[in-house]
Amino acid sequence: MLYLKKYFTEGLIQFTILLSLIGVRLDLDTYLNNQLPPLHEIILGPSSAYTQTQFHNLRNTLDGYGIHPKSVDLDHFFATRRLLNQVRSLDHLRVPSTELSAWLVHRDPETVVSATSQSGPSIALDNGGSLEDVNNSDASAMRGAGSASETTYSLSGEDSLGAVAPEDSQEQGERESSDDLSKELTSLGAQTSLSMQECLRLLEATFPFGEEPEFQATGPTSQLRDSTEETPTTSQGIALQATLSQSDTPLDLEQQWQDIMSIMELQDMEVNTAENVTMNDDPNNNNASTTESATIGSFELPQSTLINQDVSLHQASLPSCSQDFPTLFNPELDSTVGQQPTLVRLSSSNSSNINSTFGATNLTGLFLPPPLNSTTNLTTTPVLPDPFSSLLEESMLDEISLLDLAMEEGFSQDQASQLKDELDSDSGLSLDSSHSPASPSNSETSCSSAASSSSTSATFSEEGAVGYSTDSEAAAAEAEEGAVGGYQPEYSKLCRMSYQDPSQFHGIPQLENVNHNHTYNLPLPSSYSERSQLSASCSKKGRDKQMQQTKLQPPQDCMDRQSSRDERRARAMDIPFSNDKIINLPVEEFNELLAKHHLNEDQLALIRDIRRRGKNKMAAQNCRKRKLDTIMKLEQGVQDLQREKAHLLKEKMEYCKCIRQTKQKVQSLSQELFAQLRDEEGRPYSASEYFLQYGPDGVLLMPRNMSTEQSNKPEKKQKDKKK
DNA sequence: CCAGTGTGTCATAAG
DNA sequence: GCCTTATGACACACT
Repeated sequence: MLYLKKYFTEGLIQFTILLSLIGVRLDLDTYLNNQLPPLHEIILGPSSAYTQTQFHNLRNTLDGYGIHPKSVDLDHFFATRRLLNQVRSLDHLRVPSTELSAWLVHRDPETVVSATSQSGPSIALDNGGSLEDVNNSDASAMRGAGSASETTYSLSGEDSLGAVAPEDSQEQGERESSDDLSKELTSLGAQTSLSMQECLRLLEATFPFGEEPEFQATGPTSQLRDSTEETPTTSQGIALQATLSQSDTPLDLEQQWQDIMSIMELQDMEVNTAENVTMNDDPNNNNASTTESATIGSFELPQSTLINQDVSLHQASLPSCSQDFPTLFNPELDSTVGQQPTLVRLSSSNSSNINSTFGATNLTGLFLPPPLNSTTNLTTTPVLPDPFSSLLEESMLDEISLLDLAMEEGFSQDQASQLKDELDSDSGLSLDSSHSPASPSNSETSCSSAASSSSTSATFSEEGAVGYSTDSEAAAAEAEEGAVGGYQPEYSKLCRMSYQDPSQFHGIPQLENVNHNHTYNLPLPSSYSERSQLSASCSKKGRDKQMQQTKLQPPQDCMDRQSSRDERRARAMDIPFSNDKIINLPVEEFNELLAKHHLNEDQLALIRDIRRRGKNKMAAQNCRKRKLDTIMKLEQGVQDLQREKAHLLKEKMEYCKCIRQTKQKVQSLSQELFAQLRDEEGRPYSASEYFLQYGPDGVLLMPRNMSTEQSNKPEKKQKDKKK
């Protein structure tokens, strides 16, 4: 991390100097003399710009601590972890855990206001206000940058994005982060009223030439650096240096831009896992730096800038992009970074495209290059075909798909319903199953109501009272003792009574006072479902109907049929107590009960079987209820994870938007930088003839007619201002 | 008649 | 070793 942070630090220092120099070149005396913001904010910002994920919280709750190996929760745990992993794998999102706080540390609304109100190349990323303000500020910034461009850089499409969840605190935090960044950049640009010489001295003091350890790049980078070191006074370089002292600074600034861009892309890298690295399989993508440079090169100038009316930096940088662009980062970083330009590729040359893409529900257009509908592209594309087009487009697909997914799951207005649909389709489970009328969960609430009836004697109590306390059992047993011989007349009523109706439980003092055993939410009484089934069967077979028609009490055979087999057996064996007692009495009391009565072996065996089966029946009901509960919990977990996934995708979109805005500012500054370059005769360089190349030794003004191979050679026009 | 569901029961393992 | 609980498997009734 120190290694990475060093890159951040160095790059950001360069960024600071870069912006300062731009302020000098543009003579932005009107800039606010804001105090230089602490660099650690910039350093921490990109690396901490992502909202802290809540996965760790999920882990805390799901890591299985305290789950008994036999517990059904263990299944829940594993299933939930699996689902969580699946959800994680659905996206490449890897959200570092500390980013957001750093972004939220400093916010200076005044600075933001000033940044947006100031003209000039202030990198006003403020979107804390209305998005229209953002657009206005963007446009004003562009125009104020000395560019007469009519390109508005309209981001009106962000309205839709911003409107996704305007009340979202997270988004607010991100906006604040943008405010901070805006402030930082504005301050950086504003605090520089230094002269060019001062800036150069500052640069030299900060980065003694050839002493930048972060530039220990391999391959073309080192070659280029070495070559430039060895030939600082090549003919071209001398000529330009002698005449263009001011242009040197911007050239170097562009190299700083490159650093910044790399940092930003590294920020993207944090969002995306290395899985996307495999997308850099394009043959043109020799190394990550090529793609990285392609990002820079993808900046398209506004149609009417001060210097470049026809040529865009996009094409200008192409010759060096494919192979020769040195990288400031190590290959492994670059390999990941290289994919990022697709995510944040700017397309400012056509505001309508941006508008359309943002306004549309399809976000893919956001990162797709605009069609060749701008004159800049039309005039130069044939000359300088973009070698990264295919690469970018290919690598874009992944992000596009992700973004589409984000739109579907994170931004859709029907998100809730959609998530529900997905849940239903994915889980393959139905919550309805748990609401079955016959499910124990429902019956549990009325398990005792079966033993009571509004039309039934209050003293009646049939077996199936589960979990009754010993106190209530006494009364219940008393009633049951009599019920064994006398409950038959009431039985049909009991059978017809809906055991799901808890209201029937009220008003029965004996049953209201019973203490229920709520283990597993109080299973259905043992004979309850049987009774219900038997009642249904009896009714279904027309017996109830017959009884109602005949106004007769239920016949004995129906009653017997309603009774469970064990009940019938108990009656057949003349068992002197109820099955309820047999089943639910504690073992001591049960043994006492058996001791009180002189029972033969058959009776004792039957009683023990009744007890065993009765307990097992309740256990089975509990077990099934737990299964249902587990399924419900899993479904809820899936819903939660889907919500979290949508939230994370939305977060990702927000950060992409922020990065895109920042890159847009970078683009404008690059344009300004190029516009400020003057040759020995004081004329601006034509973008059709020159382009800016970023290298470890600074920004180089390269002639376009130079081949890619030549760009690596030390003979290239060295516009690097001496550090 | 068949499939799905709910329930009871048995066997078994584990506490 | 007994009792209780949990659970898979099976059968049966019912829709």
